[in-house]
Amino acid sequence: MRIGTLAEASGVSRDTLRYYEKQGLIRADRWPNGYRDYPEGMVEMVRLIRQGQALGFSLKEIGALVQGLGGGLSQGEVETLLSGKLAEIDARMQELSNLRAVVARRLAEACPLGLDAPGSLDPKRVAS
Amino acid sequence: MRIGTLAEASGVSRDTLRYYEKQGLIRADRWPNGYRDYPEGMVEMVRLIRQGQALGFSLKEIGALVQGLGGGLSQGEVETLLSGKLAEIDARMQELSNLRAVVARRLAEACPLGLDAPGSLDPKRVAS
DNA sequence: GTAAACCTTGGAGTAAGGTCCAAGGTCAAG
DNA sequence: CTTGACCTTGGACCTTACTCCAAGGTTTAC
Repeated sequence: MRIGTLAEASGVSRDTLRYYEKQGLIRADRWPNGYRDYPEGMVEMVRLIRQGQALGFSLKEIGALVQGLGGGLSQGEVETLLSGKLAEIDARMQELSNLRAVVARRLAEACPLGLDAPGSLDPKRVAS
Repeated sequence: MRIGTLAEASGVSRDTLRYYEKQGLIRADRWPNGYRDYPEGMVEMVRLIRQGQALGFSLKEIGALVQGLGGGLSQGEVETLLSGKLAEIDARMQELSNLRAVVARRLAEACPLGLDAPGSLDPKRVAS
């Protein structure tokens, strides 16, 4: 699979794919002519990267997870990284749930998130 | 409340607060000497901004919500904005839940998120 | 009254994550 | 054998969200 095909299939630009490679997030085999050759699974890989980004993880963080053992980390290090990331995800979901409550309450009141209602911004008062 | 006090109370730098003001996210009264004067509630306001950012929303998006009616939007526009944001939050929570499943599965297998296990990156195969 | 600790503005610099462009090589179709 | 659609590299440029600095005004403490 050449870079244009992967770009179309995964929805990111060629330039971005080359950028990810330079940052060490993905890698590609090469044809004798120098063209990059990606395996099928790379489409899902790239989607996972985008998903992680959309959720607030940096390329560096994603790269550390993605490279894992291949990137010179020991089994134990990878486990630590993964369970740490799991805890982060759980914390993020909790925060998102709190934020949802704040926004939902504001929507119920049909007013913005400004300072007009003192104390109303405190998640403790609205979270489940 | 002067800028230094707010900075300390909210955990962001003075420079960042002045930047948020320039971007229209927050506003401040002024003392006759030109010093900024913030109300108490601004601490929670700034925390909300940081929380939104940590969850992947841009300052521009947060600003649109935060300004709301004060920023010249109608009641209806604010409601649209808020319910749209609510849907986004829900989608984000769903994605986060999928990502959690991928990471949890990888942790159970004690291996990284690479391409070594074909098909294993597809959330459909691991999500609840 | 002067030093320290605040505050002001404007503008430059930084890091992350791309995005665009120029110059040139490759390859299939007509 | 040229045209057009691919691909390569290197480097410049862009946006977002800060961060730092210089030059200067204000306030508090001794």
